[in-house]
Amino acid sequence: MPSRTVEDYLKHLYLLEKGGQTPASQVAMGGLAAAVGVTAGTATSMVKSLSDSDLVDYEPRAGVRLTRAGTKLALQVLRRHRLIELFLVQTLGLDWSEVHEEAEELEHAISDKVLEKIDTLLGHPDTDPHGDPIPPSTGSPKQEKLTPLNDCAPNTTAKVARVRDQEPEFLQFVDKHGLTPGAQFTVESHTPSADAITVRPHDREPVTLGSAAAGKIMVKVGR
Amino acid sequence: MPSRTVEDYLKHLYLLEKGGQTPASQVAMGGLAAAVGVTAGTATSMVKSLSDSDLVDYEPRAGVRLTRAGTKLALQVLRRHRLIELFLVQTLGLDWSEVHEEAEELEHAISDKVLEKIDTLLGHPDTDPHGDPIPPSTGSPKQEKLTPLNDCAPNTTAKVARVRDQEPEFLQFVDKHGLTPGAQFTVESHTPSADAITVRPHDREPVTLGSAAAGKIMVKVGR
DNA sequence: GATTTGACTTTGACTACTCAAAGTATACAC
DNA sequence: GTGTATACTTTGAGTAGTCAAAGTCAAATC
Ligand SMILES: [Mn+2]
Ligand SMILES: [Mn+2]
Ligand SMILES: [Mn+2]
Ligand SMILES: [Mn+2]
Repeated sequence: MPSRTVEDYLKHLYLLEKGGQTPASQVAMGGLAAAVGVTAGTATSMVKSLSDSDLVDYEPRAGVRLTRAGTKLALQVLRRHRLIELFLVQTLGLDWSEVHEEAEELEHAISDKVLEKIDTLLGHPDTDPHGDPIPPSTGSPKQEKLTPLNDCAPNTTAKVARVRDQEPEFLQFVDKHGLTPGAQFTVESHTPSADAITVRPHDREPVTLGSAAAGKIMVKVGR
Repeated sequence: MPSRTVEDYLKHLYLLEKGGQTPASQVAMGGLAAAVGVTAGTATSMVKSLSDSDLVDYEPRAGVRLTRAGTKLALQVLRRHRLIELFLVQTLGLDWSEVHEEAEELEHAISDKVLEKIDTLLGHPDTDPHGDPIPPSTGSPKQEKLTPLNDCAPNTTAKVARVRDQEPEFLQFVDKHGLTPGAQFTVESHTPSADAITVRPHDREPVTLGSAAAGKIMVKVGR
């Protein structure tokens, strides 16, 4: 049974591999250390031991990559994390801005049996409250092609699909302006030189976002 | 924040203090070590460090006792444990024989916020699936005076209040014969010399128990 | 009162994880 | 090409928790 620590390293490694939109061959130690919240030296020694367990491939000074076994474990942790998040929102009524932190602990404590009960209770959902895909119990999650809100032209009508940031303040802002996953909206204006995009959710007042914020909102263009 | 390990030591210490029906002044190291599942030497060194943190009073070779601060923490862990057990049975539909083990992990992972959501969802219950009292968020649980099934005379009518054993096999047996907390029954016969007691639950076939088993079932006499 | 026994404590060693600080390799600049 | 910055690795040390085995105390037995 992998420790809590190992599970977190693998999960963050997976997210970093996918995060860089390119095929993302190798992950740099620095990035991993920052993601897990340890010093670079700590990450180096942990990665060496993950490598000894064949959970990652490690080339000193080049980078780390999950093996097939490591990826499988990472996906199991991610599945637990995201199902728990949805459960906390749906069943216990927590706010979507606070469930990430809760799930960070619970993802290591829950058994397969409880997880499958939750999955059934929620009706086998395939995305979490932030629009992130919930990996199936075996295999990989399907990655939908999404557009950053950034790249939308004026008059486009689209639907929010995914919000790629766990900061409570950002999530609360998004919620307040009705841009949670599923929300439909129309782009009113887009001024790249002013770094601003204005959108009108179908049942709210228009809101203007800078590109840093707009880049975190992934949308699906269409009716 | 106390570690998972510290929480478990304190919780078991509390249960051992109350477990011995006498005022149970001091707990012996051996008993604590067995309860927590470590060697005696490990328990000794842990108890010394708990003593340094003023969570227990420790007299070498005499025994250990929780301080007020230690008792408070132990009760918080116990509250989490028992609310989680009830939640798992009530909301997720797990069997009462398997929730103890699950709660053993979850009791260390759940936040106060989630705990209070669960408490509210369940309607502020005061006993868990096994009939064990759920400590209130502050203060001590009220101890009801209960009789071991052992001590019931023939023709007594009583109600099961609490089942004091977490063994899945025993719990499944109890459930199968309809002796879960809340169940009414009548004592058909009691033969101390044969070490046996026969009871008839009001909606089941009679069942005969040895005194070891009957001693674990606590009842409330009367209709 | 001396001896045996069982419970307890101490010691030494190990695993897992962590950091600060010192050392090294690589890439980028000039 | 030499120099320097940056990222990375290594080293040394510390905390938390654990066990096996050796040592000690005290109560029970004789
Ligand atoms: Mn985590
Ligand atoms: Mn999420
Ligand atoms: Mn526990
Ligand atoms: Mn219980």
